[in-house]
Amino acid sequence: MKLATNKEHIKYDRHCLNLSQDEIKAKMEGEPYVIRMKVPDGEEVVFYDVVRERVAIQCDEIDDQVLIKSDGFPTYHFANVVDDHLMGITHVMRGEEWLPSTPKHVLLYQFFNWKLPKFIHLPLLLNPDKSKLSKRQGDVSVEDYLNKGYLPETLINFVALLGWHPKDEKELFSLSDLENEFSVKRINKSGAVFDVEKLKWMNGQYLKNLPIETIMKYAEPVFKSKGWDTKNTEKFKAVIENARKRADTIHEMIKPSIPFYAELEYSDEDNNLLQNESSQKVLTYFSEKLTGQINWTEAEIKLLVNETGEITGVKGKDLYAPLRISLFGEVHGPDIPLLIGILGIDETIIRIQRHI
RNA sequence: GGCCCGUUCGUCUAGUGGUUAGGACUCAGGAUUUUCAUUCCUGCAACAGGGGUUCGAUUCCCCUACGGGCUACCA
Repeated sequence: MKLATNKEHIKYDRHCLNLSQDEIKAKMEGEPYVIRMKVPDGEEVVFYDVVRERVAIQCDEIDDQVLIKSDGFPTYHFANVVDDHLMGITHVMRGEEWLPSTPKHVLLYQFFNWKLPKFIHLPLLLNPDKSKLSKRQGDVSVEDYLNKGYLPETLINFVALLGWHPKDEKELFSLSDLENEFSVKRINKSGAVFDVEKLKWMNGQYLKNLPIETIMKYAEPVFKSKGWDTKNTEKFKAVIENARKRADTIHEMIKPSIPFYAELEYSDEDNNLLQNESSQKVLTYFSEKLTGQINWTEAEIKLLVNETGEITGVKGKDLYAPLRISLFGEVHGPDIPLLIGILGIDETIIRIQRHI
């Protein structure tokens, strides 16, 4: 594998620099050629990066960079500098991997006698093993995370905090917060590992604290793709309100919402529990009482649950489990009054009576 | 190999020539909640190593180690 046994820096040998004008003309007629930048000998290129301050490199370390390729197109190094100058670019913010080639760009600005932009080299985003963030070790693009149910608000906030920190200990920043508080002065130098766990936490925070309408907007296409009908806005809103606090991503909101949009499935264990004597007493009393009144407030339902317990003599888990399983399909879930509020009285009665 | 950049809890980070080295995520324990979730409280956990400079270094300088980036007629 070790092809280059010599440890010297491998550079273009400037073979063609000594050609006569005639020779150059002749070669250009018949042979493919490139145009290179002649880097001065023995000098030092110095520039000031906003993050790293003074950066200096010996010209002897810099190869005579190709500016125009043999296909006639400019290389990035050349096009980049020309473009930026023509567009009046004042600040060049890019990843740290560009730092080593910046002297080439600085030289070009000097050759053209153009005003140097400010360079701001940002620390790299890293994989868990600290290598440069790469496709091979997971998702790297914003789209990947958007598709996984992370919110744009989260992504902006999270990435801003990778390599930058405000003066205080605030962590949740809206875009307009960032406009006010972000400063290149507080960008730090070392690369940052992209920690998905913390991303999840932050997304959960946004899920819980953004206006409900915003969450509904993001969730709607995802819920629709499950074939669920979200037209009943009031119900959809209540479902989202319930799901948002038990999820860290839009996709995680699906699971706690299933019982509100899909047919319930019961395990043998659930059916056994629902059929036992105390469960039957609870379900019967509760549904009969429920049927006898049209409008129920959550407070009234709470009272009815208590009353059911008192009348039937069933309490604790034996009281709540049959109700929750028949209505929700699981022992764990939202408060029963809230659950019934979302389901509606009619659907509640239907679901309970199926098991009596 | 060469050149460049970096190094505070596992991770993201604050910070100072003299601090109990602070916060957040994760994890553990607890409180609230009929359950789950939420929320709250408490706890675990770090200045890479060695030399200097200094009354005193995590902080300033040097070296080493380690990590990363770049080394294309890619960007």
